[in-house]
Amino acid sequence: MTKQDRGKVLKNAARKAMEAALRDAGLRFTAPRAALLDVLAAADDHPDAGELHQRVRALSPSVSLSTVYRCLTALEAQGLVQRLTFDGAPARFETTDAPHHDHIIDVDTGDVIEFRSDKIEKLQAMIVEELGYELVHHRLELYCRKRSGA
Amino acid sequence: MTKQDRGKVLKNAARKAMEAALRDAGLRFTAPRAALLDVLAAADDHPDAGELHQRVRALSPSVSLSTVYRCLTALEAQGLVQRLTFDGAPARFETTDAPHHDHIIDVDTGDVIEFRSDKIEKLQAMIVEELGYELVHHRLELYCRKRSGA
DNA sequence: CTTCATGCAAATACTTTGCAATCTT
DNA sequence: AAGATTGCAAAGTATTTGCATGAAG
Repeated sequence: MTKQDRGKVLKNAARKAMEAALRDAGLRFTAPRAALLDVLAAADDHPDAGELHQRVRALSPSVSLSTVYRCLTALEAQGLVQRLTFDGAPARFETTDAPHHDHIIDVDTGDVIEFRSDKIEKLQAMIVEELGYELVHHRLELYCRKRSGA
Repeated sequence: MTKQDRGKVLKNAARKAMEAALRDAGLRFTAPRAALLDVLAAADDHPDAGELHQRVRALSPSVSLSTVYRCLTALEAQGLVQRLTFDGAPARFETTDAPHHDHIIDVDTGDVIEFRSDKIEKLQAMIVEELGYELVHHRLELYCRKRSGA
C-alpha cells in the first residue's frame, strides 16, 4: 500500500479519529485544519510549509501561510503530524499514520525514502541505556546517491 | 584523552597541518581563521556560530559574525570542520580531528555526548546498498533523558 | 601588486507573533 | 455568547551577500 492509498483510507476512516483527537484536546475542527489534514494525508512526498500552503490553497484559497504554520504546530502537539528537519533545509512534515520509520535522502534529487530497521532501533536503545539515559526520540537520516553500477 | 587535550595537542602539532590544508586550497591563513581554529580546537562542547564569535572575539576583538560564518563555511569545505544541525536549532560546529561519531543530546540540559557504534554503521551501509544507493553521509541523533532510577 | 578576506550593513529565508476580525461550539 | 482561530502585517532568528577597504602571498 502506497502512502497515497493510506491517505485515501485515512480520509474515509481515520479522518473522524483525527477530528475527535482535536476535539478531545479542546481544539476546533476548522476549514483550514480539515484542508491541511486532507493535504497531508494525500501527500506521498514530504512537503515543507510553503508547499503545504500551496496545496491547501487549492482547496481553501484564503488560508494564510501563518495559519498553515500554526496548524502544523497544533497537529504536531497532538501527535498527528511529525516535523522533519533535514540538513538545515526548511522543515518537512508527514502524518503519523504510518508506523515509525527513518529516512533515506537522495542527495541528488532530494527524494525521500522511508525505511525501518529493528536491529538499529534495538542497538540505539542499548547504547543510551548503558549511559544511564532513556531514549525520548531519535533521528536517523541516510544521505545517499544512486550507485553508478546499480 | 578529552577533547580539550586533543585540542592542545592539535595546537602544537596539527595546527601547521591545518594551515597547510588552507594554503593548499589557495586560501589564506588570516588572524580570524587562526583564532577560529584555536577556539574550535579548544572547544569541548559543540558551540553555535554566535558562541564561536564571542570566543573568537576574546582573542581577536574586531572579528565580525559574518567572518565567523564565512570561515566556518570555508573550513567545512576543506573538511576541517563539521556542521551539526540538531532538531531545528542553530547549527553547531566541531572539528574533524576526532574520528567519526554520532551524538546523544540530553533533551533537558542540551548536553551533547559523542558515541560510535560500528554495528549501526554497518547496518546503515547494508540498508542503502540493498536499495541501490551508496551512503554519502548520515546523521544519527539520540534525544535522551537521564533515567530516573539511574 | 594582485587577489583573497574582512567589516559593515543590508538582504534573505524560514518561522513566529500581536492584534482585530471571524468562525466553532 | 465565549473563546479559539484566522489573516494580515510586522517582528524575530539564523544565515548569507554586496561592496569598499584592508591584508596576505
